[in-house]
Amino acid sequence: MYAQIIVDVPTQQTNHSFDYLVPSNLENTIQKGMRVAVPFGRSQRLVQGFVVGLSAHSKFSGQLKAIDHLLDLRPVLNEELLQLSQWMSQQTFGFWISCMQTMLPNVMRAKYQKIAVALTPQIQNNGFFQGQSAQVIDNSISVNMQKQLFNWQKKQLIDIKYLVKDQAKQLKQWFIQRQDLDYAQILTELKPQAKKQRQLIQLFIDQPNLQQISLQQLLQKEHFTAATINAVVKKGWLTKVKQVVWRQPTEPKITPTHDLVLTAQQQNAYQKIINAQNQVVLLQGITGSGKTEIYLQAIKYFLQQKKTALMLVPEISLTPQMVSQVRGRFGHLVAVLHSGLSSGERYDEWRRIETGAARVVVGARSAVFAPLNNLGIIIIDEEHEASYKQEDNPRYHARDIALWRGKYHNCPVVLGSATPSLESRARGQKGVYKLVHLNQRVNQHALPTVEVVDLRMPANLTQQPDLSLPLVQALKICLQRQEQAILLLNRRGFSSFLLCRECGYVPQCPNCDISLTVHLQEHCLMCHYCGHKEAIPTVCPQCKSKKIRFSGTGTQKVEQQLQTILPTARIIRMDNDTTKHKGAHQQLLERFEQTGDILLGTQMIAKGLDFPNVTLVGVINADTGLITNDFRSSERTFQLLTQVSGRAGRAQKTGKVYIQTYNPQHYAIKLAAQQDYEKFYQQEMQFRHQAGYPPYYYLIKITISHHSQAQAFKMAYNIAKQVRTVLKKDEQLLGPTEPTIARIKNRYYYQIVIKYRINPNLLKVLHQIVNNVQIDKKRGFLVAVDNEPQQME
DNA sequence: AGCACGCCGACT
DNA sequence: GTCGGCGTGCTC
Repeated sequence: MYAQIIVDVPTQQTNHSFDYLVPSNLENTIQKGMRVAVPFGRSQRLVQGFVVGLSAHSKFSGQLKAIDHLLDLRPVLNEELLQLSQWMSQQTFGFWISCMQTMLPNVMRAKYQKIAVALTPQIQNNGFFQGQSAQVIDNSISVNMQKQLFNWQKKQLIDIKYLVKDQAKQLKQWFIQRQDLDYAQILTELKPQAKKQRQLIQLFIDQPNLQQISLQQLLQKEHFTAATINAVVKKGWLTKVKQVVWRQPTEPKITPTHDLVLTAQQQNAYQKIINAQNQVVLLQGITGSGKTEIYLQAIKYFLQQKKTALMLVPEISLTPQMVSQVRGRFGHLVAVLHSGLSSGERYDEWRRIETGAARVVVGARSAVFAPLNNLGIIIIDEEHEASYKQEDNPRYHARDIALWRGKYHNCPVVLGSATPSLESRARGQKGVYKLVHLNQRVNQHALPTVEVVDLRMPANLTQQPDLSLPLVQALKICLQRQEQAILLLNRRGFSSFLLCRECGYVPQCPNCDISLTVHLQEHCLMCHYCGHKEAIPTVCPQCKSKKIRFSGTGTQKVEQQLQTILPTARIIRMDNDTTKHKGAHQQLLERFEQTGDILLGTQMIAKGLDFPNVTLVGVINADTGLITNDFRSSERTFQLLTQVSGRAGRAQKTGKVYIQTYNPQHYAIKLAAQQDYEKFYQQEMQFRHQAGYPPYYYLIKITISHHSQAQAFKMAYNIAKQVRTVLKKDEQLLGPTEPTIARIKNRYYYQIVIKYRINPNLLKVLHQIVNNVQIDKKRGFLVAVDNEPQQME
């Protein structure tokens, strides 16, 4: 018997299966999808691998090696996920092994250990072994020692062993179990002075359904001592067993919640979803239209059909409130996968899903790989969110993965959003997806009124550079009424840097083509890309002027301005600085809800927050996102503004929104203010059509870099030439061009953008290019292919 | 990724 | 002559 194995060596040359002999004692246990340890390479080093096939023959003509041992008792990747991983590797131009590993909890990634075993007593007494028969060889060992070990190995004084360590550890705890005995009878047998033992037996009599109880609970909550318990166990009345327990990451304080009554519109959407069969449903619903309730009831429907459900939400929306809402409906059937879990917790949740204990999975991007069987429905909330695309390898889009899985399971996929991505909406228009609208708010409240404030008009200005008069007046009224406000500072493509007012000099990073940003807390200038730090100069290094000052806008600066103009306001600032600590995000929100007046923050406050007392929303700088040269910048701005506007007036009180901008005439801003998605969609589609962007064309971005600018350009030029040979008439290749930041960590970057329709030849050539990259890598080139890039800069 | 092989310069 | 530097190529 032979096995086809994908080994854990993520390179282009090893991106295919290798044949191995299956030892006869493993023939009955080995299965596709299991992890194994196999010898790989000239030395005896062991690496982790995945079994992707089993066969009676091997086409390999060389000397075959045998599998060393299995790492799993059962497959960790089922047939579906194996197929998906292969498709994903094609789709993302990533290594198959990397795709398989991103599907699994991190702990399943093998750790490798090299161990030196002393073969003679003399060696063992050497300083390195310190009397031990074996020592771990790791990176801390000096070069000289490495040479020494090499020599010893040659002289056969030591042996080098390779270990593949599985990090996946299950948490086990002791339990005390009931026996099939007559405990009332036992009680009479017990000596009267054995008071504690009596109590323990009584516990099992009082609770006839109690099969077992954890040792920990007996000791801590019931206040028994180990001696008592051991005595009873010794008599054989109870048994002590060690069992696997799931680490419960958030203790399941489940408060049951009940289905809400659906409005006619919600009911209609619900019916369309549960009858969708294998279709994709685009649920386009304004904020407050009750999408979540529809999701929950749809999930309930499919659970009743003995199926499972997967719901993806952006990481930022995965708040305790949202989780408890889902847990309230489905209790312990829910598994939650979010970034806050430790790797052990994540593994336990994964196991609960895999064993079928959890049948509803809620999670961010990577939860799309949850090993659910018999999927009944997949939901992607806020489907337009860019965070569904992973920005490093493998560069997958969770939406694409979900669509693939939906097809595999023949189940509906629901894409939900108030502002669908143009790609999805266009498919809805064409009937590829079933388009369902929700244009009424559940509570019938009016949408907030939106006012665009033109920052170019002198009449609108105040003493504070970032706060306009209309906004300040509205804030004052809001505070007077003891209502709350949310202020958004759009940080896309924006940062605070140092500027010399005399000569215009801006300090630059010596390694990257980018301005250094000011970090007030650390009191230094820093580069966001390479981490370079330097002191803040007091005189301009170029013209020696002392007029070198901050420029740009940061949350801290706006906070100061607010404090000056509204001295009594209690301001909660939320940005990367103040939310660094774990749980800080949640704490700040709670503080705002209880005692805050103004919540000032970056993008992170735009989503999902629902505070009934917020009646005012202000956008400090609506247009920073429009300055970038990304073709999606209008779409992103429109989505952000619409989203943040939705934060105002969620309850009884009507909301008001102020958008400060230098481009009041820009359609993304104008239409966001009018809350007119349809018009925006029409206009943006026109632009995409003219410029040849998605959804009219597919996009691929190739990034090439090298320490030498000339080399980088040459390689980019060659790749462009290769690609051009297979492009059809209406397809385009842009570049090679320098990206916005042409140099990062002293590497020069060039990028090529390809606009194509359906072109198998192109994909073939791209795979070829990727195949050759390995050779170029040795000469210092880095080439990355990004299918459907989300970031164009 | 690791590791061996191989082909060059600077040493016992 | 040999040790060891790194460039090149292979791994079932």
